[in-house]
Amino acid sequence: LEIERRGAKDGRRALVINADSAQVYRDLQVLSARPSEAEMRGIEHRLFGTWDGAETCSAAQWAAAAKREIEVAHLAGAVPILVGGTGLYLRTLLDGIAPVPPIDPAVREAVRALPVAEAYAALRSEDPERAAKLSPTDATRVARALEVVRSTGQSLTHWQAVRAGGMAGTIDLFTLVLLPAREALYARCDARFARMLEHGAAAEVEALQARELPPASPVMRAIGVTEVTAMVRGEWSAADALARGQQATRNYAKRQYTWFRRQTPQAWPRAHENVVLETQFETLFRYLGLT
RNA sequence: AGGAGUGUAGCUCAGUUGGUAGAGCAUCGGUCUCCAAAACCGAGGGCCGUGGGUUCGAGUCCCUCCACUCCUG
Repeated sequence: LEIERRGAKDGRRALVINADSAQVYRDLQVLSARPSEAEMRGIEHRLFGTWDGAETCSAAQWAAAAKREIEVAHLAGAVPILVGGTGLYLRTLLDGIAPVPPIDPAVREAVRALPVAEAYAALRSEDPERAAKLSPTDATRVARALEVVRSTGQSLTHWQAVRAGGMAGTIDLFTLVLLPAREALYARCDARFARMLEHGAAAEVEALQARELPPASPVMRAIGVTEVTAMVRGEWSAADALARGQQATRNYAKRQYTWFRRQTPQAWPRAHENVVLETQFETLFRYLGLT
């Protein structure tokens, strides 16, 4: 809020770029807690609701789009502020990722149709080195390794020798990792999901279900889709849907917390208390000429 | 009041013919190279409602009491 008012005075503009893998989808307004027009307060927001739910936004796709937005912002003399909770997306943007060529859709479909056990068995014969590094039950990574070796003829390990596309070296980066007290974090998770149910989650999910998208697609896996769908269909009571949606939100927050605490560079400052936030941002924005 | 049943981990429950307790979920910790709001790994945690009895030994058998549930009145 302060950004807008004071930014105008100083002639520097800030804009917000989404770095959250669920908020990129148009279909998920309520369920991804995407900021409303009112909340944006006239500040430009990018990559929110940009992808259609029928599409799949990958980390590399997002990073490429974010990179463009950042470059455009810089040309306009604006300061981009990346906000969001998908660590892999941010890492890909900054450090790049293995330059694996696009996977043959037919190969991808075939691999993902396999039960984990079978996919792992196949991987053990087609890329034993990779298989040895993975848990036989890790469906996501086993499928990824298998589709890569089948589609490109090279092991994922081969491609991962290089990381391409990172822009960390080309920008001045100011970071802040939020690690709020657990109890307060969970209380916010609970309030967040309750708010979704009160603000149109049911209607949004019904519209989403009407599209009959593949159950495994990212939008269909968003937290709350399962819970609200069951509620709308009368399979779960509203109270059950609420409790389970809140639980799923808390579980996710825990994973996210661990990711940011452990996977980000130690040099990135951490904000452990909410109280510090305003001060941290204020200092940063002032430094950037935004306040 | 009478009858039946249940009381085991934070929650829901398993516990074989008596041999000092397990699972799922939760919690906590961790992994993370293109669907990551995904996928996966690990750990801690229980005077088995109470008191007594039988027994070498009781979550498991017997009795007392307490709590809760259902049925009958």
